[in-house]
Amino acid sequence: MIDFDGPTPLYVQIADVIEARIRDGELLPDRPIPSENQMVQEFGVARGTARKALELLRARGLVVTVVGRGTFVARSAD
Amino acid sequence: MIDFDGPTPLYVQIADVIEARIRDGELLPDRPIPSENQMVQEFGVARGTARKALELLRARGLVVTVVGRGTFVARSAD
DNA sequence: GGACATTTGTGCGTATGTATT
DNA sequence: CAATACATACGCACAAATGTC
Repeated sequence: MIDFDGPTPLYVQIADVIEARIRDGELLPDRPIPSENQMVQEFGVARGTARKALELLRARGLVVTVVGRGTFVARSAD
Repeated sequence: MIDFDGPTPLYVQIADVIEARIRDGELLPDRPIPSENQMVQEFGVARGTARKALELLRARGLVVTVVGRGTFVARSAD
């Protein structure tokens, strides 16, 4: 699922995977996406890498992060 | 007691201290070990660091954690 | 039943250091 | 040098489980 040896940064690949899940309706608006720790588990990366993926998803306007609660699919991203 | 400047991670040092107390019989089987907050006080570290020490002790099979109650010396660890 | 304190679980924000490319 | 990635460590906020009163 993730290419550790390819030229594409891991955090970009992870963000693309999450975006695909939102596009596919696998992750729904106002619902939480995988937490940083869950991404660490699922993708086998460091927390900092998972955080960079979230940062990218926020920049794309796909998710909204609430401190102390988690990151959720943006309502505008259906 | 804890070397904040050395190369050994704080959570490893703390786990080692607790393990020594178990080995010495200072902490007895089925009895609670210091809570996370008590470790924060005693060792002057963040809660996350105390939690990583506990995680290590669980991996070593020395303690067992019960949600809402605390962490106890494993019966098998005398 | 309710209120409260204690303890662990979870999640994110931030900073620093190291290594590799 | 810059970007990527990992590890360590601090902090804050909230939830869940437990126990006591």
